Amino acid sequence: MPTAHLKETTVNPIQTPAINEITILAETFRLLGDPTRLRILFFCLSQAKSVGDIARSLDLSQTLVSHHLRLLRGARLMKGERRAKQIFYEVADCHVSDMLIDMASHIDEEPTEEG
Amino acid sequence: MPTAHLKETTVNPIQTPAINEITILAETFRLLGDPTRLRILFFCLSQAKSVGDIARSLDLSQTLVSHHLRLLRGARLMKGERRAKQIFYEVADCHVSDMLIDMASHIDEEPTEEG
DNA sequence: ATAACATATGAATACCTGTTCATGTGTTTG
DNA sequence: CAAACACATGAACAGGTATTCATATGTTAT
Repeated sequence: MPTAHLKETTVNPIQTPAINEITILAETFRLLGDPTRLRILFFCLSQAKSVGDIARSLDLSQTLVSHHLRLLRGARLMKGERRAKQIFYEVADCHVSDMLIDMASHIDEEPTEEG
Repeated sequence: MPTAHLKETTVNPIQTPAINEITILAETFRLLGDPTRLRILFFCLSQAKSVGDIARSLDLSQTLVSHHLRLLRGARLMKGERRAKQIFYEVADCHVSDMLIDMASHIDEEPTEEG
């Protein structure tokens, strides 16, 4: 039996992610690693919010919010939908929202030291 | 019954993290948002590895590995223990390792597009 | 103590990223 | 149509960060 072209990812379930998985993971984490973007994400966690609402509520310039939304959209962490003049953004799916909630609760439990 | 000095965080479980929680979360995510650090973390996920082993196995300079380990240590994402000449590093706790495994499996399920 | 080994640290650099300013695109109302 | 509104985009700049080079610290063996 020819075993020539077996896929490299045979059984190994997780343990050592392939290089492109690492890249995607890192890219996702990197986007989450900015306070402003995190605030936007959490603000739009429970319900969709318009760009203006985000900017006003979080005290950010509309321009800055748009820039960040573009990145978050590009990584499929958020999605937007137009309603008349405004565009309402929300967290893309429960995958993302669950992860955010999980991480937030983890932080609460940690010692929170900084040294 | 005196309700005077109730903690501000009354019932609201997660939803809107405080500003310093956002800061810590962002800092953690930011550290995870680098491919090299992620590779180090996953490499040390199953068992503790020496600095030299990390460097050799991942084809990184010893200096670079040390720099990254310092950051990961500072954020309590990893911990190191000296054994004779070498120092063995591993993921700090199951909190962290669970999160890494969770995220890695999430990535596998996602469409993985980039546009 | 000296040498060899293993890791850490500091300075320098090249690149990247968050923010702002100015302007453009698209949608609704007069 | 034009004007007003809501959001997006591009250039520019300051600050941050990953990497490298040179060197220091600490540990074991001779």
